[in-house]
Order: sequence, then structure tokens, then C-alpha cells
Amino acid sequence: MIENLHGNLLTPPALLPPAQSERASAGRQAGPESTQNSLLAAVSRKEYRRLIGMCEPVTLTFGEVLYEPGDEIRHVFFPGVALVSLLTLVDHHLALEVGLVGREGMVGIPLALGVGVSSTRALVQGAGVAMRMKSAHFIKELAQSLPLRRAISRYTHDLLAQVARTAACNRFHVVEERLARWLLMTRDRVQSNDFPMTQEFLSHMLGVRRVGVTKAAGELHQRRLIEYSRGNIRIVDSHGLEVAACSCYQAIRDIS
Amino acid sequence: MIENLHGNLLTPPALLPPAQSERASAGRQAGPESTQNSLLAAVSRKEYRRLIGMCEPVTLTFGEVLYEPGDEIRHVFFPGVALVSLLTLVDHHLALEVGLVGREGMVGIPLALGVGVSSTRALVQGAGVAMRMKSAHFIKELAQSLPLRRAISRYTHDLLAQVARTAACNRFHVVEERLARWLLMTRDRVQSNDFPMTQEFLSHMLGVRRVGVTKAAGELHQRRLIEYSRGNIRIVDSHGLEVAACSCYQAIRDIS
DNA sequence: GAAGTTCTGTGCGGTGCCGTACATACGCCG
DNA sequence: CGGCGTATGTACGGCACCGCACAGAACTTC
Repeated sequence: MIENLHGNLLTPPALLPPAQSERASAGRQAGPESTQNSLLAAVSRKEYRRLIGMCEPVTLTFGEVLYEPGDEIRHVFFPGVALVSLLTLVDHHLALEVGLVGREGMVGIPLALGVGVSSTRALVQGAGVAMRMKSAHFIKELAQSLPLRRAISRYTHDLLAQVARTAACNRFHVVEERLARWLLMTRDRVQSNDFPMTQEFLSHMLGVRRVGVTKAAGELHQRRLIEYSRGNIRIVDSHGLEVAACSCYQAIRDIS
Repeated sequence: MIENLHGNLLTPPALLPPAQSERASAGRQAGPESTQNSLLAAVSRKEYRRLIGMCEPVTLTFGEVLYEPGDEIRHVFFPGVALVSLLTLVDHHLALEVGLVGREGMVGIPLALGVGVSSTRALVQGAGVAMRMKSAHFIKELAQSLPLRRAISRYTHDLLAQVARTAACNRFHVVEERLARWLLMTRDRVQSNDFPMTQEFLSHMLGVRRVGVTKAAGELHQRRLIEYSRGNIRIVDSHGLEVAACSCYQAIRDIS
């Protein structure tokens, strides 16, 4: 059902020039390895090279599903400039996003906690690059590397806090505030003010009707905060959007 | 504010006779150690004795706050037959429960993830007993015991899944369903169909107005599923209540 | 038993979102 | 350029819950 909601969005989003990630990876191998995921970056250069050696770079395409709930976790993913949503599915309802993973994190946290099955859907929501590692390798590396364990533990905590905050946000805040927050969080992770996104897709992230998104987006547009047309959204007043967003934007940012 | 909402509930709840926990702890020391927390029970008898030796038994009283958001975590708690709610606080809103910890878990998970500060409020919601361990000791023990790490990792995963599910539940399900679920989950953990609970208190757990709880509880009462009066609730038709609850009751139970 | 406190029940207007249905606009492709 | 599929906009009744206010009921204290 959700898989074909965004047929025309499979084109990659307009990414910023790679200035930032280039800088961050200075002194390491160039090429696809320069995705510079923060968790991989937390280990020594020697370990980093070994880890990278066990990874293969993959392109994450918009709408791709990495795991469904109940799926065995075969690989973990370390996103570079890319964005993966964690969604819970409940009964007949729309999917609901409970977490957002970018270069600061990893997809496949259950594996780090000794559980080989995903309880959420992991959906690529901002196309880009990631490093992928086989689960068996990941488990072995994790056992051997204390710095990696530390980084991932810390990230697990941040994810838990993010999910907890999102739970409250979904309960208390109106669609318009949540939409604004979501756009800002997405921008931060794909590093662009302009990305492909349909209202239908958004309705699945926010857990509301598509019409609810239309209304909220229309309001934000009238306030000259965003522009959009047919599967594309652009943030035009970033600061104004922060004012329009609920406090959860700052709160989640402050966690990590 | 919330601290004095339940002044007359400080009396301990009517607990079941300790038959179950007695049985579970057969062969180990009698006395306060028989709280039999599942995580502590996951290690060998020798390790168990050492762990217990570093703990002190404490009585958790109704309404007691173990941590506030931002508090340094000085102790971790392993509940026995007791119940601790994890709540997120957002702006001026009512508190909202995002997780429930009983004997199957531990309060203070951030510490196991390398973070010394709580991001949620931990509120005693079912009086009872727990084992308390100083944070420094806990960190040391954790580093030394692989079985303990395994058990706690696994529990962290379950908590994460519970919080994620709760997020969706708060978004999609009506108060009556959520109330029914909450009562069932509480019963499972305090092991009694009868426990002290005011509607005001419940409104903080569910994140709705007290009046909303009154209405939902009245409905459940009319359907002969529960009885209640002035700070006490009794489940009279456990099976009927499961039907009235949303699917999240089963879902969260199935996680662990 | 009287007074005070806490808990529970009811009423009222308002609103944000729901489910559904249909109308319009845009872009792709033959 | 015209048709088709998809994205977006508008409309309408309904409902769950909101915020507020107040009334009654039960327990506590003196």
C-alpha cells in the first residue's frame, strides 16, 4: 500500500555540495567511504578502516523499506547524508513515525541489544548513501570494539529519548506544529532546504489524514515559511519555521 | 503539582499474598531479597548473591518520584512486586506515560547506556518493594558480568519497543481503550485486581483531562468490567477488559 | 457532628481531526 | 497537444476531547 505512494519521487533529492562531509572525512579514504556516519567516526582510524572494510556502500532510494516489523535483521545501516524513518504499524491505522535516523545514528539498533528482529518498519525517507554491514560482522565487531559499543550505547539512549518525546508530541501537539518540526528535522539530516515530499507521504509520517497535511501545509505556505508543488517542498524561512514548530524540535536536538 | 494529587493513596495497595514471589525465590535467601526481579534473576546464583549484596531493599511508596527529567541518576532500581511509570513532560501539558516498569525490568536504563541523567520522570505508581543499587556499583557490575549485560540489553530493547508502541497508541486509540489497557498492564505487574488509583492520577498517565477518565471509567463500570470508589479500582471482569482494551495490550505483552 | 478536603459526576460551548466524497491542477507521455 | 495518472484543494457532518465551571459525595480532622 505505502510502497507505491510516491512513484514519481524516486528521483534523488537535490543534495547540498558535499563540503561538510568532505571536511569531516579529511585524512580518510575518499570515495564512497566519505559518507562519514558519526558512529563509525567515533572509533580510532585503525578500527575505522577495519569497519569500513566490512561495509559495502549502498544507495538508499526514496521509499525503500529496509525492514518490516518482524523481519530478521540481516544488515545494519550507517547512513551518511540520508534519512530513514522508523514507523510503528498499529491495526488498520496509518503508519506513524516514532524515530528519525540520519548520519548521527544507525538503523538496526535491536541487533546491538541482542535482538535479531525489527519491531518497526524502517523506511528510506531521504534518498542518499549509507554503509551497510552484515549482521554477523556487526555483532563480532561490536564485541571487539569498546569505542564502538560506547558510541552505539550512547546513540541507543538518544533514540530512546527521541521516541519518548515523539510519543508525547503525537499526543499533545497539533498537526501544523508537528509538520513544521518534521520539516526542520528532515532538513537537518538531508542538509538541504529543498527535498521531494508528497502530502500523502507526510500523512503517513504524522499519522493523520492527507487532508490534514494539506491544511497545515497551506497554512505554513500562507505564512511564507515554506513553498511546495507536486511532490517537492522547500523551506524558505527556516527561522520562522522554528517558531511555528513545537518545542519538540529543540528538545530532540538538545538530546544529542 | 503532581506530588500531592493522591494524598490519601499513600497507604500501600492490597497486594496478593506473596505466594508467587516466594515460590520464585525458592532456594535463595529469604527476606527482603525475595523481591525477585527478573533481571537480577538472570545471572548465576553466585553472581546473584554478589549483586544482592550491593543492593539495599527499599520500599517504594505511592507517588514517590525516583527521578525528574534532568536529574542525575544516583541509583538504579530493580522492582519486585511494584510498578514505576516513566513519564515525559512537555511544556504545560499533563504528564504522559511512555513506559511501565515492573519486576521484568529496571529503572535507570540510561545509566546502562552510558548516560548519567534521566530524560523522563520515574514515578512510583504501584507501591511495593525494590532493590536499589548505587550507580557506581552498577556500572562496575555491568562491566564485569556478561549475563547481566545480556539481560539488560534485552530489556532495553523491550523498553524501546514498548515506548514506540505507546507512542502510536497515544495517537490512535480513544481514552476508554487506553484506560482498559493501562488497568490490565498495571494488574499484571502489581499482581492484584484491586489497587489504589484516583482518576486524577490516571489522567496524568493517559495525558487527558480528569473528566475524560471519569467518562471512560463510567463506561467500563456500566459494562461490569471494573468497579471503583474514591481512590480504589478493582477489575471484576478481566477477560471482558481485555476485549475492551486496544490491541496494544497484547502487542506489548508479546514483546517480552 | 461540623468543617474542611479530596474525589467523582455533569454541563456547555469550542475545536481539531475524522471519514468520505468530489473538484481542480499539474506533469508525463503518447 | 490531448489524455491520463497523480498531487493537491475544498466541502460536510460527526465525534472525541478540550477548557472551564460547578455540584454532589465520601472520607478526614477536630
